[in-house]
Amino acid sequence: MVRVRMAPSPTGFLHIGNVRTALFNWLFARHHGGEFKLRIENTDTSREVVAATEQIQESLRWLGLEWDGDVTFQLDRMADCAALARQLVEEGKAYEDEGATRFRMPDEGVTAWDDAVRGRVEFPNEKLEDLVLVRSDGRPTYNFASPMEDVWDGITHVIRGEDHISNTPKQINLIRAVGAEPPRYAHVSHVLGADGKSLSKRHGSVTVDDFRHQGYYAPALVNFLALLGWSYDDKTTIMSRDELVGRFDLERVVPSPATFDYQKLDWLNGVYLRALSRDDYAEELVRYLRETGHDWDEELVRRSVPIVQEKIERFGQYPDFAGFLFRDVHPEPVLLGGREAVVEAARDALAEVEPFRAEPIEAALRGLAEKLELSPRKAFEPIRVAVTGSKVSPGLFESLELLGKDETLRRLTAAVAVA
RNA sequence: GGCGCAUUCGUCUAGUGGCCUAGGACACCGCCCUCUCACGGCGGCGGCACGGGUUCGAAUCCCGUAUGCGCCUCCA
Repeated sequence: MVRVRMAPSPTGFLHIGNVRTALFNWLFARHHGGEFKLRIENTDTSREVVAATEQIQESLRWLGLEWDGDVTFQLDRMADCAALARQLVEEGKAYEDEGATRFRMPDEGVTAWDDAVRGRVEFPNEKLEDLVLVRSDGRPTYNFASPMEDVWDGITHVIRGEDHISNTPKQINLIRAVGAEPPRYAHVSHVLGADGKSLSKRHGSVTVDDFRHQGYYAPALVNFLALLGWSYDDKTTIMSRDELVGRFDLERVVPSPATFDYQKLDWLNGVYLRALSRDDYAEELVRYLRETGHDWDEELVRRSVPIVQEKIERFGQYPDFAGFLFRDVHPEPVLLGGREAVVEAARDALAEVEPFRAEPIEAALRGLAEKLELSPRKAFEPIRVAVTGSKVSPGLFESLELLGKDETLRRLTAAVAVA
């Protein structure tokens, strides 16, 4: 039975690179019908740790990466680690050194393993320094606690970041010293930012929370992340969660680092959003707006779905794109391009439209353009600006219908007055 | 500095010795569609880091160089 774990340190919010590692673990576990455990590598119990721990779980939940069983904490195994350290000292495998306990690494030969992503990796043992197991204050170190917990938890595959490669030979020797069999290791590469540096808090939007607030859709983010360092074949990009689970395997994970490409994520997110049913889209959009503090008329938000779904690729773009439906606009006079006369004529023409629906509105405005001997493009621009405040907006006729006759006429009048 | 890992279009990748005059996707450019934007359609630009081997034949195997990254903490 396959059992893997995600073992983040609760020093901050869940970082997108670690999320990708978590996803690989989760996919691997689900693919093999195994278990995915969540273990917090805490060494203290400060308030920040509690908050980060909560945040990590919330992020995983949002992404749909459910873990199996209870969350475990490294701190809870302090006593076990201490006891094991004493035993290793008694067996002569470790020794006291300035109050700390150190493990004797072998001096000759090599320590090697067959990495599921990189193939055989080996380190000359003479380069391995004796590892501190327990600090002089009694707390176990990460390099002691983590591999021991892997043993105690029956972890079969350790899928983690490549920054742990150098730790691996030490952990393998430790695991063998306690008479256990090392798990299979898979070291996945890092995720880099657009500048080629490892993604971190200093590089903009990198926590799961940030993606959520920018209006990304979790299934799209999962699909995108899965493709960072893994591929199914030479042409498949869009894959559902189930397809990902069915197809994922470590053999196809590449060892080289991947740069996070926001443009591709945006495109993929757009693909997902466009594929949603009207109702599902509305649900997600309403929830997003509520979460980000936009207290807008839900009914109107829902009615706007047909005119925005094809147009934006992130929910985060909605406030800018469709906000004119919910708040007054103040068009820059310069944007009207000196076509106040058109705006005024449009107001008069629209005043006659009844019912105030997209079709008759379109007929009226196209008729107006023809009468003024203007191309639709030229004629509609100042109207669009006057009503939406921008040269870019959802379809004009549908927008006017949603806005309503009174408000439309009011805005057209106001624009003429300002200009 | 030592040890380790990595290196195919700008980006993500396919490729495991002949199928490769290197395929796909995003981005970019052009055209079409069109009320703006977007979607969609069509076309285009663009890459095996470098140098040696091995082989009838190398993006694919070996060695070296360069570059990037990681670790070298009583951090995780």
